[in-house]
This record gives sequence, C-alpha cells and structure tokens, in this order.
Amino acid sequence: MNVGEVAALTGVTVRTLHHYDRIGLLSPSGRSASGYRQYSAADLDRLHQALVYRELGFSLEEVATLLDDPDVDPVEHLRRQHRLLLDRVARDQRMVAAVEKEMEARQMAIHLTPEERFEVFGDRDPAQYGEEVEARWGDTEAYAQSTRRTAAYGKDDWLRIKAEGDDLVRRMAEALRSGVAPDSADAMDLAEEHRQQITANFYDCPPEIHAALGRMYVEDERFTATYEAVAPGLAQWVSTAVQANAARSAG
Amino acid sequence: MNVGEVAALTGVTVRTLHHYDRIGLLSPSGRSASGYRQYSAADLDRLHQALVYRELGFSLEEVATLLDDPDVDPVEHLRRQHRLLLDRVARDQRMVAAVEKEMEARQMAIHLTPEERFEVFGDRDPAQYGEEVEARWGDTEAYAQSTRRTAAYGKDDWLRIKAEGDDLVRRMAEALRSGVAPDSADAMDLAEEHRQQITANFYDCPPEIHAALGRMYVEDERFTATYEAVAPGLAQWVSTAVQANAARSAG
DNA sequence: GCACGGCCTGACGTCGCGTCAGGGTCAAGC
DNA sequence: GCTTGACCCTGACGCGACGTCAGGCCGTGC
Repeated sequence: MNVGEVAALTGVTVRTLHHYDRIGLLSPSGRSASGYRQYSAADLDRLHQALVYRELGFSLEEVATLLDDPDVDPVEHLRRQHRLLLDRVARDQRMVAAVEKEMEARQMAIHLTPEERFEVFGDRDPAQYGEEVEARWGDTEAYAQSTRRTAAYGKDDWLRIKAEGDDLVRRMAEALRSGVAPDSADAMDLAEEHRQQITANFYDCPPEIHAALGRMYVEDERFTATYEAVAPGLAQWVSTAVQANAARSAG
Repeated sequence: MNVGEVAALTGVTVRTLHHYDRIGLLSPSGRSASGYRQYSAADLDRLHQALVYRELGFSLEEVATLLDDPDVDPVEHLRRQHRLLLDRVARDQRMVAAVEKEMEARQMAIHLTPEERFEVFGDRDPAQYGEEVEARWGDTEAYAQSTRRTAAYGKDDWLRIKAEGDDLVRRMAEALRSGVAPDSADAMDLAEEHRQQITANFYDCPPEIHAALGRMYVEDERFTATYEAVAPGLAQWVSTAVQANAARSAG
C-alpha cells in the first residue's frame, strides 16, 4: 500500500506519514522502484499501535521507544493500552463528577458570587436564566426555595445583599489577619452571621447544611479560589469557623 | 492573587498565564502598581472553564470564542462540558472495546500472520509468549486448542503453514483480479480451502465460526489491512466468499 | 501522447507553550 | 537602611507535531 491508501484507511494525513518516516517512528518496509513508500500489513499494525499511544498522550519519541522495545511483544502493548485507556476513562469520570459538583455548587452558593448573578442585569433576562438552570438542576429543595425568593429581588436588593456579603467577608479576612483563631467564639459569631445571611436572603440554612457548605470551601477548588482571592488562608479559616459554629449550635 | 499563587493553585505554569494574557484568553482583571498581574476570583473561574475546554481538545482560540460568547451563561458552559466529557468517555470506551476485540482477534487468527508467530523463534521463547496471552485471554476453546496444537510445531511446520497460507492468499488475489465473483463456486471453493487450512493447522473451524471470522475481515481494521495490503478490495472479497461458502455448507 | 491525479523532497508557517536572558520588586533578616 | 533571595516583568528564541505550499517526477486513462 502507498501513502494515499494508508491515509484513507487509517485517517491520518499523508504529511503525517512523511513525518513519521522522517523521525523514524514508522518507516515503510519498502519502496517502489520510483521511490513510492510501500507499507506492509506489519507497518499498518505498527501504525495502529502508534496512533493509540499518541491518542493516549505520549510524545512521538516516547511512542517510538515503546514500540521499539524488544522486550515487549504485541500483546503486551495491547494490555498496556487497555490499562491506560481505563485509567483515562476513570479520570474523565472524575472530571464529569467535578463538573456536576460545580453545577450543584452554583445553586447551593449563589450568595457567594452575587457579582455573577448581578451581571445578569446587564444584558440578560434573569427569568430565562433561572428557567435554564431549573430545567436541569432545579431538583433540590434549597435551590427551588432560593429561586422563588430571589425571583422577587430587584436591583436594590441585590446591591444590598452584595454589600452585606462583602462586608462580612471583609470582617472575616480582618479577623484572620489579626490572628483570631477560627474556632474562637468571635470566629463562630462571624460564621453564624454568615449562616443567617443565607437563611435571610436565599434558603433555610440550618447548621448541618451550613457545615456541609463549610467543607466545600476547602474541598471544592472553585470556592477555595473565591476566598483565597480575598486573603490567603481565608478559605480554610472560614471553613473551620463554620464547622465549629455548627458544632456549637448542635452541642 | 498574583501569577505564582494562581499557578500553585491551578497547576498551570506561570508561562502559561503569561501566554493566555498575551493571546487574550485570560487577561487578569487588574495590575498592581509595579505591574504584577492580579487575578480575581472571576478570573480564576474563567481559567477553570478554559482549562476544561482545553482538556477537551479545543484550540485556545476556540476556547476564547466559546468563553467570550455573550449568549452563553456559566451554567451553559458547564452543561456543554458535561456533555463533551460524557462523549469522550463513550469514545474511550469504544476504544477499550476495540483493543479487547483486537486481543481476541490475535488469538482467533494467529494463522493470518504466521510471520509474527515465526519471528518469535528468532529471539524469543514461544512458550513464554503463549503463557502471557493465555493468562489474560486463554479462555476460549478455540484458542486453547490452537495453543495445544501449535505448541508441538517446529520451524519446518511453521514454514509449511506459512507457505500454504501465502499460496492460498495469492490465488485469492488472482481470482479477485480476474474478476471472479466472490459468491461464485470458484470463490467458495477457495474459501472452503481456507477453512480446511485453519481446521488442519489450528483449531476446529466449522462453517459458522468461519463465517464469523469472515465478517471480521471487513469489520476489524486490522484484518482489513492485512488483506488490503495484498490487493485492494481483497478483504471484502474474501469476507463475502467465506460467508457465501458457509451459507452453501448450511443449505 | 498528454492530461491529471498521486507521489516525492525540501522548506517555511503555526500552535502552545518551555526556557533562558536581562532587569525591576518585595519581604525578611542583619 | 541595606542586602539577599524569591518572585515578577518583558522580550526572544526553541521545540514538537504537524499544515501548507513549491517544484518536480510517476502512472494511467482517453
């Protein structure tokens, strides 16, 4: 088979075959009298293996080393590829889970980023926005409640809520900077204030829910970033304070 | 947050942040008096989204266009990413299936590539090779039988088997070139000869099994390549002939 | 016999950064 | 207050894995 046929069969371009030849990854086992590259079935087999490894993220040099290893037979390659593919599936599934978590996060913690909610008033219809989310993710009580309440909010309400939130975050950052321990009474008071803001503005947020939210601040990168952007260490501090406060309420 | 902190938090390099700034994918929302880039929480959010899209294979320019689309809200991005990730998982699972299929193919059709089996005698121990395959894939009767029989073969046997196989393939290619229809009696005779070679040298291959093997010649890229390398169109021709012959035997 | 598609070999362009070079910045310790 | 070392800046060049011509040879159908 010549380059064009191989290209048609495998989906790679002719240029790619030239490239692989030049770098020694896949040199056709023969040439015609006029210099045309002639690929044998074994060449195609090697190409196939190479493409799988490439797809798996190896550099072409690494692929060449892998395929040229005389201690590894074809079946061993297949087994390795099998393993690597399963690894990747697992990784992707973790990413799927992360995206789902972030979608949930957006509903559980709308109050954390009022800016974004606020931007909605610029050039978008908030009702439509709510509808979209609801269609897919509006299946928790907290979110439903939050949607119902915030539906009535006007620009002034949002401004007030944002101001309240920003002020609280500022005071928390201040406490952190002055060395207030996150499990001290002062810190717990700030956490309690946080909980009441949520309950007042978004949805009923009993201490248990609040504690779960607190854990998200350190477990979910997105929340961590939100607080760390204000002050380094703040995410952990708030998380600890919120959970300490929940424990105090329970005890 | 400045570049170093963002880099530490997200895992990208400082250089990457510089790059994204320059190409306009992610320009920090502020600069310090001394020119240090200052990233806000919103910037981090955008970075996160960008990284997911990048991971999904979009070019940075495409990512920028996606994220700059004013008609798409954050949740829409998450939903799209969710969908694309699931697509990729599905694709990878198909690849896993393909690799598994090829592993099976190797055992069902050892006779197709006697060269490979043959090469084993150069610098490798065939017994060990067999063991490895068996450990993972030796769970079908055909393979077990094939292994038992071929274990006793010596170099001369392999040479004879290869010669017989090559001769048959050559005659099939000749028939194809002379315009012999794959469902003609002549073609079916060649197919029958193929079936008897397998039965004689490897494992019992009744017409039904042979028909299944025939389908693989067009369905499995690897087999297709093996025959197409001899003559274009041969894979399809052999596949049809084998299945026609199986139908004849059954009828 | 010639036209047209396919093949060849350079050689330069592109994308997504890595990797210095040369120089300003900032917090800590002396 | 001054130095030291870690961190930041802006070029600028390099690299991997090809894409994309340019200029020329090959092969075959009318």
